[in-house]
Amino acid sequence: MLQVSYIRDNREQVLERLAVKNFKQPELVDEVIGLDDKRRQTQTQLDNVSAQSNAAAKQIGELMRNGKKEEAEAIKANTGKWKEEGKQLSELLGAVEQELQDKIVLLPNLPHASVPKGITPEENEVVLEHGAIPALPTGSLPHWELATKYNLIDFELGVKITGAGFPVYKGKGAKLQRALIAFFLDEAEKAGYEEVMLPLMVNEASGFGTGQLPDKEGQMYFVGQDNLYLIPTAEVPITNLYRDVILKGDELPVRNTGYTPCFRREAGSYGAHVRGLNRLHQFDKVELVQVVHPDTSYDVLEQMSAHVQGLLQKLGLPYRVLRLCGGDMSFTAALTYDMETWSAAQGRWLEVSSVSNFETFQSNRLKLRFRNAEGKTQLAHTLNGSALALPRIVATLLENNQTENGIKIPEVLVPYTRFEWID
RNA sequence: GGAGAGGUGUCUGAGUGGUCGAAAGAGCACGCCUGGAAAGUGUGUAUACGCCAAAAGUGUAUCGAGGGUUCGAAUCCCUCCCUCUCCGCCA
Repeated sequence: MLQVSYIRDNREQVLERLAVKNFKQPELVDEVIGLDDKRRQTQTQLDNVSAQSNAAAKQIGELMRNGKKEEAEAIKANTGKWKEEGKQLSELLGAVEQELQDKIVLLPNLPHASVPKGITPEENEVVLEHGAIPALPTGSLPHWELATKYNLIDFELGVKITGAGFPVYKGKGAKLQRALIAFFLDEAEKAGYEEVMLPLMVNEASGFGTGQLPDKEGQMYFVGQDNLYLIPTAEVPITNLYRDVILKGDELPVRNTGYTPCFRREAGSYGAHVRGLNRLHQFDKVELVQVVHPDTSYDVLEQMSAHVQGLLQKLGLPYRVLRLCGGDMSFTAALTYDMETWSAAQGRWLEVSSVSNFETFQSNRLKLRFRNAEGKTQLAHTLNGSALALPRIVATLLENNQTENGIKIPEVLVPYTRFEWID
């Protein structure tokens, strides 16, 4: 959520930045400013009325204590008017605040100056490519066929017990999942992140805090009986650990990592591009979250990007890094790097990580602040990134490393899998 | 799920209708004291929004959340959330 005071003071710039994100309702900016004017005006009026009646109440109290009942009664006669006025003003204020809130949450975050203008994924900027694209021998298979051939994943069993998009991992397939999770968590710990293990369901306030609600309501599974949402990413519970928190200056930066399953309804996704592990309703992911001083957030973003790239390099996967264009970026991000690995058998890039700086967009909703050098409270910057999402990593590992003798496990994973080949 | 108790500031904890943003203590910050430290001592120590060009200042709101009663609510009433104890159930 953008800060009203910022919008008020930087109207032109806000409109300019929103245009980069291809935002379709620029008129909301002026509506927000108008509502804020009205809000402030109404609050001033209400405060004045309250001050009057507070003073009168105090006076009545004193008179009563001194036994001057008649004089107290005389003042009481005036209070009805203020009460009525106050009631009306506070109802008006409530309505204006609600309307302001309803509009301001529709404004996406402002993109960073380096974000390219653009609408479609084709307009994303390729920052770098790393690693040679492997040439597979003829007869090589896509991962869903390899998964069946080596008895690693059973998609039909998942359909039977739950539904499409809920695969069952078996044998070395299951062990590979566990190995990747442990490897990613260990790497994060080495990089200074503290591990957390989290609830997989969150309440409405948490969904709002990180920006999933109200605009992406339909993408989360909802447990209506208890009003809880299944998390679409560990970002939600981790970042919400710091909701309504004022950190001491020396507590920054906060670095957390967590493994969780992620649940996504993915309504409206069908067809060949969601085949196999490409798009699932439940998948595993290790997430990184940082809460940092605003001055350092873009340096930290580069560090997180480097960390993710390091993982891909250790796994020996060819990848590229994209700087997302305005139109392809999420609602909440100011700058996002996507990491994609090359899926050799499918012949296309698969997104395996997304690293973003949200600046104060989340912290404003979360009321996540720190005490700055002047001793005043200030909104912190939040960042997060996947490091990494498992299914597409598994897909490319299986496809890219297939040989006539089986699938070779990357060396860094062998201590975790305790087998070198899937055969 | 049933019965009971309770939710006050960073913490402990007072406060059952008015002078309460809230006693007292601890903690923390700064100062004095000291060769240095401890002890002692003094001062300060919530957040948000508004008014003001800004600072100073000042107004309003906040004692789990929301509503109600009242001239006036931390205090009374209602609803919800949470914690604890006992019972039930249970990995």
